[in-house]
Amino acid sequence: MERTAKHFRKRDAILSCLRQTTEHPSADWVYAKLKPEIPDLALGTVYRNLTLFKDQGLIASLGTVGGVERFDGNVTPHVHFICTNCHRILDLSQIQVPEELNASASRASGGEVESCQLTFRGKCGSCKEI
Amino acid sequence: MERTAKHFRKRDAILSCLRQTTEHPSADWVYAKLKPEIPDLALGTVYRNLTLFKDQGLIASLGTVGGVERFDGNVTPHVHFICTNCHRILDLSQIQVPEELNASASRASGGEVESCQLTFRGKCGSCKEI
DNA sequence: TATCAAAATAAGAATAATTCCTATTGACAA
DNA sequence: TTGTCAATAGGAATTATTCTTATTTTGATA
Repeated sequence: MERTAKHFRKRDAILSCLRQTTEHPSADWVYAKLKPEIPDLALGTVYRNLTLFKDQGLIASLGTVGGVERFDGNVTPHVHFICTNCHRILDLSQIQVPEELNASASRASGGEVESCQLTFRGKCGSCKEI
Repeated sequence: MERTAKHFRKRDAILSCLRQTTEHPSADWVYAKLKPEIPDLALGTVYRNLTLFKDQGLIASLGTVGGVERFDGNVTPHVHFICTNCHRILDLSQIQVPEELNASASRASGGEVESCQLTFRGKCGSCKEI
């Protein structure tokens, strides 16, 4: 079947939403964001499509933060900072994970490394002052 | 109040359980493990104490894997490998995260880095053959 | 045009992990 | 013994997520 704007309107909206923000959103955040412009959007649709995109490698999961799964529309490998207080997630694009670590990890684990995630946690700029 | 063996029997058992295994268990795993020797142990007690230990820094959370939170009784910083297939978690104690990254992360984030987590994902030795 | 099949979806039920609430128990001190 | 306070059991409640079913949308075809 041909991809038609209207037919895939919701699916595309969900993907665009993720790609346009730097918020590292949850399913619920995406739902709340899109609901005003797409009033008949269902939360289940957001979940279903996020899972779909994840399986296709179009988006990445950052794991759950404060009990809620967070996603990233930016699939190029990069480092994150997660605020343990307000749960904000920042990209630390300046920091690189040394490339050779992947090979060491494969060797050390006896398995096959497919991805690598470096995450710092602490209080963000706003929260550390409180 | 003084720590009494019997009074804190369950609490201590939960902590020991975590410290004695390299399984990086879930709350449910700990519960199932201890239930035979402590028949009147409740799952809620396991959750409550794990949260308590986590807040005290006695154990660490590795985040959720396959929808379930996993814990680590070894709080010395080390690297993990998580099998995306069987959800096994391995320690890669050989690999070190360069110490100076913490400072860079503080600088880059504008916040206060408290911990750092490096995780590799892929198929473990057993699962990659299937 | 009328009909068809397949993909996408809505709505809400179901599930599963986790937290919360209340009554009970164990330990110690007065 | 009694008071009280921490620790706990048990189960209810909550919450995020997944599943099910019926409906809608679409393009294709008769």
